[in-house]
Amino acid sequence: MADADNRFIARLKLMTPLGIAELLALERLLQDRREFRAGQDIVKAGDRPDQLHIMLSGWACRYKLLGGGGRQIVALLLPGDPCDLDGVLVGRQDTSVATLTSVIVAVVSRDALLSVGRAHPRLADLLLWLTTLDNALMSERIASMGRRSARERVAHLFCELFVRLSSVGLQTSNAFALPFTQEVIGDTLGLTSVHVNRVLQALRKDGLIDLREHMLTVKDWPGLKAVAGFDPNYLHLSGMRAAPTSQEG
Amino acid sequence: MADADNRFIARLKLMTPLGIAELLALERLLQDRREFRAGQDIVKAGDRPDQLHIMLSGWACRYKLLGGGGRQIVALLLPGDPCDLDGVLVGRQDTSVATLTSVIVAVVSRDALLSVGRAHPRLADLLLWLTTLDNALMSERIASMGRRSARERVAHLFCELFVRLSSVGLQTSNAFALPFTQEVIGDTLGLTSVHVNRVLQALRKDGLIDLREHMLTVKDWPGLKAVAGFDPNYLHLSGMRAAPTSQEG
DNA sequence: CGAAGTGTTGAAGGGTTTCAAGCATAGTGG
DNA sequence: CCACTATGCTTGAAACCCTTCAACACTTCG
Repeated sequence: MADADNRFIARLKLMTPLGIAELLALERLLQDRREFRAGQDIVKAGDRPDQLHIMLSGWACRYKLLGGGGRQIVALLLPGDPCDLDGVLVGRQDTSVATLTSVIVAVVSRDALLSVGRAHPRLADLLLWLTTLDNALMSERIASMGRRSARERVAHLFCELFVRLSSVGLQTSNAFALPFTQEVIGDTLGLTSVHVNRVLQALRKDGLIDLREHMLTVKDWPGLKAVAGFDPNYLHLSGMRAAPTSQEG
Repeated sequence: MADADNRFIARLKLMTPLGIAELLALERLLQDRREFRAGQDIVKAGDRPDQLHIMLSGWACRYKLLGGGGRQIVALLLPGDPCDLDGVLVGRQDTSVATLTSVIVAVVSRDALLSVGRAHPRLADLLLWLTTLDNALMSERIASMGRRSARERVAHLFCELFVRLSSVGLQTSNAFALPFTQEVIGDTLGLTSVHVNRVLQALRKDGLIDLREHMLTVKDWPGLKAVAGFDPNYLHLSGMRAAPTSQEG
């Protein structure tokens, strides 16, 4: 059970070099695992959580339910992402987390998390860093929803997912699986599933992507980036306080 | 001169009890101050900041500029709010910060910030907590922009500002100053200033608010909350959950 | 087989934007 | 004191993006 199969540890190592002691502490921390089927709630809004869940495989989303019955997805969660860090830190969960596929998570008690942070300051730094990264993703999402058209939003989401999947090593070719419905895309971007459908058709017709049976193929990466106005800087993939690396795709 | 005039320290004290040593360290940390006039940039996107700015008085906003020339305000900053915590922690600023009024900030070097965090774990916890709170605000903003109408968004923003101002002791009556233009409201909520204007008139006509010369009066608080679907839980004003590992005495 | 979920398409309607103009206020300089 | 300018608020009309409602095809699954 090295960290080869652990996207979370792999991701942290990308951010900052970790020593043996830190890696051992991490592996011990992540021992407990739990599996969920698709369409289940891992955490519910209003909970007072004392456990952190960390995605190891599968897809999930953090969401809010509004009074009118609408759902807004606040974040899409990939392997390596903490599900409910905010709720654990602040003591009260104000978003729910639902699985989109079958999912394996590591379950970490709040106390264990904090005491590991005390023992290994660099791991505590990473905790703060993960929260900050979440922040950056949400800032960009706000920018999308406020000032980008539906076409631009969808393109931007695909660009982001493509890069994020690549960054955790789940992406090699120009095609990847989007194992969820068009309604999920709509709930993520503040659109209806009907309009998402039309936008997807337009992007297909323009030769930018192909999306069939939950398989997304990026046929024209520069074109897609241009439509989206995508600049990957906000993903902060270059690591903690590292030099800027302009990735070209 | 102690922390009576310092909204940042006052706010932290609301969240968790602080000892004498911690308060002294905080005051020493916040000694350096700087003043900006209205309409200036405190930080610019792309900077590699080594200083944290903390709002002590006035209004500011964090924003992004999009390719098409549009501006999206990601957060409105009040006294007590850190301006650029994300950028300082992650090493690269991906939002700009602009003043909306004349502003006084405390300027804290990154190194001083981190070393104080090492010396006083509870202050480090508060840093993480502030980041998490920012996160919560942005989640709710995403929900607003994705699933609420313009009328609901404006009402929700006013509810949020009202409660936030109250929480830092800047709000006592049912009226408060909104020292910025309707375009700022639009850039915050993803609307045009023209439409914001029309929405404001409707809210006025319905007897919910009165807004004249940058002075907002809430005339029907229950009504405004109802329109907004406002639930203040996400602001986490009840304080920080006791952190077992950072209890001292 | 029937039911449920998802993708697709069409038509109509509405919320918001865009464009344009007019008005008020404050500041500036002659 | 009066143009003159700049900024922000207000209003109207037209256009547009997106939603809503509805229907149908297709697949999966009990």
